[in-house]
Amino acid sequence: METTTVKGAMCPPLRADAARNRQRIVLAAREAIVEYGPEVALDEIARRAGVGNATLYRHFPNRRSLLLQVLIHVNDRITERAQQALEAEHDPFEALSRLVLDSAEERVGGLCRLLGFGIDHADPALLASRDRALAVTEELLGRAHASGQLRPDVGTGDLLVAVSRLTTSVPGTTCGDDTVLARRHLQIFLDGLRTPPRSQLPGSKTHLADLKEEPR
Amino acid sequence: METTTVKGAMCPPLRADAARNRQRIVLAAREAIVEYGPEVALDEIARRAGVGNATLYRHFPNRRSLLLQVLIHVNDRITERAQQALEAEHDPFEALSRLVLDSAEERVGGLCRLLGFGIDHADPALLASRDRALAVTEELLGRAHASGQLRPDVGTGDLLVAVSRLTTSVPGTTCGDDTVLARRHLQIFLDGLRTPPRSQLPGSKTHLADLKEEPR
Amino acid sequence: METTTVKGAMCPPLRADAARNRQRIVLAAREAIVEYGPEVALDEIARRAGVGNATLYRHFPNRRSLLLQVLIHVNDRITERAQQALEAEHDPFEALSRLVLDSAEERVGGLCRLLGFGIDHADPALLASRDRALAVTEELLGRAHASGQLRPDVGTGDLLVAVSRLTTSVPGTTCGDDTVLARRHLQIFLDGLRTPPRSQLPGSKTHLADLKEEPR
Amino acid sequence: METTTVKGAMCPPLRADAARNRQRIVLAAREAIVEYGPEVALDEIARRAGVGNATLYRHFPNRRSLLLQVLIHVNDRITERAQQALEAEHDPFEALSRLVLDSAEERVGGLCRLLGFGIDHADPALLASRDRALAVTEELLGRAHASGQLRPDVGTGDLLVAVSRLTTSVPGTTCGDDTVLARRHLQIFLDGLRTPPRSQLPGSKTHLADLKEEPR
DNA sequence: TATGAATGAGGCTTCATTCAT
DNA sequence: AATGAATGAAGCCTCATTCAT
Repeated sequence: METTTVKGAMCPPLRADAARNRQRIVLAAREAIVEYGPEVALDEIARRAGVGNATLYRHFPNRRSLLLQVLIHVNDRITERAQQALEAEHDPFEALSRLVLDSAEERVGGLCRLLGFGIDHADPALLASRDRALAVTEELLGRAHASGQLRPDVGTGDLLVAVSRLTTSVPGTTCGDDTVLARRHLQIFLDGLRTPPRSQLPGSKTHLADLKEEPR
Repeated sequence: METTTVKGAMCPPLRADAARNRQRIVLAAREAIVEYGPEVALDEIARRAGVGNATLYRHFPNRRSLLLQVLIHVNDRITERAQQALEAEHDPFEALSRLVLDSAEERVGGLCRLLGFGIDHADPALLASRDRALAVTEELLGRAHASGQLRPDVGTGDLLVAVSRLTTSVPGTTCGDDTVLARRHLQIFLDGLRTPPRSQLPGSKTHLADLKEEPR
Repeated sequence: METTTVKGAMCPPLRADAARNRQRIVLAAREAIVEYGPEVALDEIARRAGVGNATLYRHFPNRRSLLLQVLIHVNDRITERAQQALEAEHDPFEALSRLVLDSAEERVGGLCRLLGFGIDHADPALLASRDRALAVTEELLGRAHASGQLRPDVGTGDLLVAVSRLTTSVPGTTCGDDTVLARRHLQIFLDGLRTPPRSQLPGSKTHLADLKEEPR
Repeated sequence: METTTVKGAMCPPLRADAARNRQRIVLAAREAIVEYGPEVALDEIARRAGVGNATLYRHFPNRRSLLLQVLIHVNDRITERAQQALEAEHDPFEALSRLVLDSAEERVGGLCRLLGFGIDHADPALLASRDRALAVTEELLGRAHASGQLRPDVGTGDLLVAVSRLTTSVPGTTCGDDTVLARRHLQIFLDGLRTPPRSQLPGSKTHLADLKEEPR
């Protein structure tokens, strides 16, 4: 076990420089994935992080485990953003909007796409991170529902997956205009989320935990 | 005659069996891309199409040219869907909705993602196909605008890119629920497109031709 | 059996257009080999000959048999050149020189190199062609020996292999200067062949038939 | 220090085992080229060198760069031979003869043939190696000219290209007799190089630097 | 007969992962 | 712990050869 969770340091608390390396690798991975997609060469990630490739493997025994950490990292960033939104905005729908629009900055090329790379959905650290994100997201959604501004037939799954897809970066294109476009779409989507609902949705309210992966 | 008509008569009109193979390859490619993403092994596509790998290369000298044809194929399917929607639905916004929701069936994993693979944006056949799609899409949008049901600050680029992203499939997940989820998001998005606008959008009305690819 | 030998037409005497195709293929092959080396793609040869690839295979069931015919063709050209030299030049060493220098025009990239491609050395047509070349070459050598101008310790093998090597073309380089260079070398070599011998040669007089190929 | 010295210290001085592997690959390449020609499969070279194919690619990113190193290696061997000849033989023409005859051992299948494979003629390391070879070869030629034993109308280009061609191996044939034959031809060629010249040469004195490659 | 199309085997190259320093 | 090097498996693509029109 090698991670340091929110609840406390695990096993061998990791030397200072090792921890720094680990963090640099995760950040480099996130950037490289945004730029080249989730299939970017691991050597490239190592190069960007300024470490040898073997160092990357010491920290993450394979690609899956690295992607897992990137996913956790992004989850945590979203959690932060959501908390800030909760604190900063008094109006519940405004807070929700802020989270959604802020997500365009996180540009991870779609959380969803990472799911397709064999990431272990049952990983405890991922579940913990997801729970944290869910808790605050549900709080946001709950308040917005309660305020009567958010249509009642949408759940966290609806929100997060849609946001993820609408902010998918296209590898090989420069992001400049892309971010603007994403923000336009997110705003339109937010408008569709407001009450009164202008349509009836097919299916039913979706929660994030409902997503599951099939083995190939 | 050497021109490419809408139906696709090529230079030397292509032997019957060869044309059949070519079509099978494009269809297999579309499915494989939806399932595994645009980096799926070409050998895998050939296997699915039931042809030898070299046959694939005879028709498409490289991945780019195959992806290009897939893109054209999907464009054409969308054009068909849009034409059907125009003819079948009297109400302009209903017609637009139909096109958008139908797109969930096309599941190409996001047209946008294909753009990142070196596809030649200046290819005449692609431009022709895009123009056909644009023409009918603009007709749909124009009528919806004229009917006063569609917010005035959105263009074809907004619509098509968002639809493309919202219907992105996640490689490695089975599509069952995915399609339902996509339909929910598309419906919410449509609701956000209705008048009166519930917000002001950042940036400006986007048209498809505005999208461009940057060399790496 | 499909060849037409000097002794007379074999089996089905070959339709006129078929014979013409066959000839064009051999010539195209010779040129392509000079330009790209003996491993040039057979499709390229067919293209140059202006026939479909399958036509090439109808005449020559595999690469080896085509190379064999090229070899025979070149042998025959050399035989012709040698006969012309015999007839045109009264001085025996002059006749020999003429043959040798003329060989620079044949530029087959070294007959020798073709031997390395699995050509059947026992092929009757090749042997016949070689015998014809040998007969006239030996006649030339014999006269030169008899005239006292040619050192006595060289045989046809020495002559032909050396000439072949000195006229090897380098694929990918333009031949312009190359031919001049080859002529310089051939002339120097001829000078070394004159009496009186300026050295004693290692090994012994070599005849063409001594060359043999080892299976890989 | 980042310069390349005669002995070859590279940028980061290369780990001991890596340097050994690199050397083994070059040697295996030389042998394989002699045996099968310059188009021999790189996998075959790796197999002979006793390394994995990817190791070969780590050291030489493509065939061209490997061939370049082989060329440099052979150049350097020739330089060594020439220096030994200079030191060991007092008679200038004897020294020249020794170099020429020794070249039969190097059996690279003709340096010239390598030139046709896209090797970068402007590569600094190659130029340096060529300069070293030229320096000592010109010294040899110069002394022989000065001694009055070498015909005045030949230059280093004449000598080295002819030697290269006369020592071309035929892929697929075993070298035993081949070497003897090559020595016979080299000796005859040397005899043609002596004074007094027995003929006038076409063209003019050629220097190695005059050789150039044309793009296809 | 002549041809365009199809094919499998094989070469080139990359990359995730493991090994040795 | 960190690194550069090594490796085999797998993908891309070509080409000699065979097939179907």
